[in-house]
Amino acid sequence: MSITIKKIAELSNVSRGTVDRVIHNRGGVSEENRKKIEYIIKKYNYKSNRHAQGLVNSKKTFRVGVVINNIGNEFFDYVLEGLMYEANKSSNINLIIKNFKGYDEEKQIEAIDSIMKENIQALIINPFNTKKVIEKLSQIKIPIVLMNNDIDIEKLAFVGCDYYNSGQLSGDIANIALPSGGNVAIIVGSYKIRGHVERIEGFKDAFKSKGKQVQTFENQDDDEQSYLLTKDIILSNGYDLIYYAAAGISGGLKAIAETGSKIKVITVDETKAVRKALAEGKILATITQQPYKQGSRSLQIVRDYLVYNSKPLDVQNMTGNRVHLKNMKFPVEK
Amino acid sequence: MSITIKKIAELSNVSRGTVDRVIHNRGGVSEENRKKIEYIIKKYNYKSNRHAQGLVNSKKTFRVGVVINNIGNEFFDYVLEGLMYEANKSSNINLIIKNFKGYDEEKQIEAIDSIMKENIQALIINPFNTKKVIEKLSQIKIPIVLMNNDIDIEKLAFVGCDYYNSGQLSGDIANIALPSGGNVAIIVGSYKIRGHVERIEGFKDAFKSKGKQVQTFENQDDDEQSYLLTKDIILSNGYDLIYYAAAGISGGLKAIAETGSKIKVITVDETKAVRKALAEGKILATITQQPYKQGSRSLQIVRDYLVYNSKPLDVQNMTGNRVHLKNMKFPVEK
DNA sequence: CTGAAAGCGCTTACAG
DNA sequence: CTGAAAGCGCTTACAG
Repeated sequence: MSITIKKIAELSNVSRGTVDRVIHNRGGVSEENRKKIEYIIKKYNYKSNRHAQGLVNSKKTFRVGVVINNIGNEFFDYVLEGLMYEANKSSNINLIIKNFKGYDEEKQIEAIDSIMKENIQALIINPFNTKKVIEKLSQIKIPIVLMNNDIDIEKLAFVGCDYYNSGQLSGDIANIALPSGGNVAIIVGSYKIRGHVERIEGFKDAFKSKGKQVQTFENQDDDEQSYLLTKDIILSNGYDLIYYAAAGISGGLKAIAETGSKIKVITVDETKAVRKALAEGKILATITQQPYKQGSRSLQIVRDYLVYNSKPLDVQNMTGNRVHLKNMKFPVEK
Repeated sequence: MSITIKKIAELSNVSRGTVDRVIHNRGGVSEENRKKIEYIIKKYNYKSNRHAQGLVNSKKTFRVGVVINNIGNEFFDYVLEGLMYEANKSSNINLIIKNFKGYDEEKQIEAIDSIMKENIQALIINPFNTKKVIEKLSQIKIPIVLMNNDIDIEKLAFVGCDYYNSGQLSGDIANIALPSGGNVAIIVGSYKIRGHVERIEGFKDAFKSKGKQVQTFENQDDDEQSYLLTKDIILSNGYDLIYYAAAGISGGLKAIAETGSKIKVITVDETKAVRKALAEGKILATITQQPYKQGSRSLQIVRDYLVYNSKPLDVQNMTGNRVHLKNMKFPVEK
């Protein structure tokens, strides 16, 4: 049981209001009193009572902005679902959502501008890693939580996965599937995207090709390009396994189905198409990154900050990489 | 924002105390008032405010009993660790722990008898599935949470994994490792233990032997027996893979190391020995069941009941089965 | 069987 | 710059 504000007030011969002012840096406290109170707080290791704060704040209303490009993107639909599920637990948290389709930086800038007019107290965003977005977000004074993609700005937290480790796990599966090594094709969206490159590195570090080749390709996250690329790879007849380390998986699966190839496949994430292919035995395994939890955890962090006045222990909040196999049971973790 | 007790009191023309009596079935309320109040509660879908209850209860102290056979059993050490971690979050929850070694039912009965004298308000236990234990636990009036092993008694909750699915996932890995099928030896502790049999069934249902054999063996959860059994299996030269579906894994690994066999291995759970063998490439994969979370979740359920007066949505609380590979990152989920 | 009052640990106006 | 009082939604004695 920690010390209380009342007790601190008594020990420092001031009122509870003054203690409250010091604790929350509200200003308007004499230098002398501030020092005295801060001393007591430290000495007795004061921790505010979560229940008391929650009770007081239960009549307030908090507006939280969300900028997310989930339209036409199943992965981010799950992220948003987790976010909304968690928000619904608190009747006093209102979500203001600006969503759009694709990776056009102008659209994201527009969404940010528009949401900042909504009088929100915190922003949750899946940010694009461009100069303009970084500049824009750096201007913002309210706390920001970055989801899925980390960029170099000041933030309350980042919530996302370890891409390198995701790649390693794919390499582990490849080792089980190809004990004598093999030729592997890795397909990512673009070498410009950090997460994609990290997955390639992780795979290469973990996989033992035993003298054979690991080749990498780009499909621009596009199903059509992925389809054509996969056909080439299969027709070349030189590969034992394809690792799809980003989007464009259904395009690739289509090519495999059409050619009737029995090539081994490892993927990332878990869209409906992936789940179906996994169930049919067309994919060995897929490495997922808890999308649902990326959303729910982000909102938890914002709530802890707004309602309970507490920051996450670490700015980096990693979601786990999960190996999903044919018989993996759901539902997903929230 | 739900309706409050104050509001219910106004609407039913009684005091808040009387509403409280009805909500908590404390008795001593006239039939008429009870009905009126219950009607209002239902009509406005009253939900108690967690913060208010927590605040009131923050001065109370709760004693929670734990009976666990973690001595000399690394798996249950993790379970207990999760339990204690979660308990430490609440300064008003005290854990009374009775732990012992092994699976002797007399020792468990003794631990239960002794802990029931400790004036505890809830019991968390990993129960043995024997007649005597069932009888003993059936007498107990305080809420009980069963961890890891479910038995047929009235309980607040069961927290544990889906053993059948764990077996299925092992079968999935075996399919990746043995694409042309193979002869598999499954070693469990005893066919009398439900979880062991369920893992066998799950494996058999998922694995495609393609005409080859799946044989099962018992090692009585004993490393020495496991060692001898494994030697026999290896020397018989007829097997492609061993699936250790229970304890006795280090004994088995020792036999494999001594014979220098390259046989493929799948295990369950993650003791230090397993982690080491996984890192060295001697085990393909191990299927874990979130032991840490089995402990923390059990305590959460007890706390929700004692402090917040709320029961889990479902008596069955399943922890997830995780596929851990060579490069799986830690720490474990709490 | 019932109600009025005090209190849990905070924050929020308000008055000075 | 400071304090006294009220209130958040509950539960707990206590009095009748």
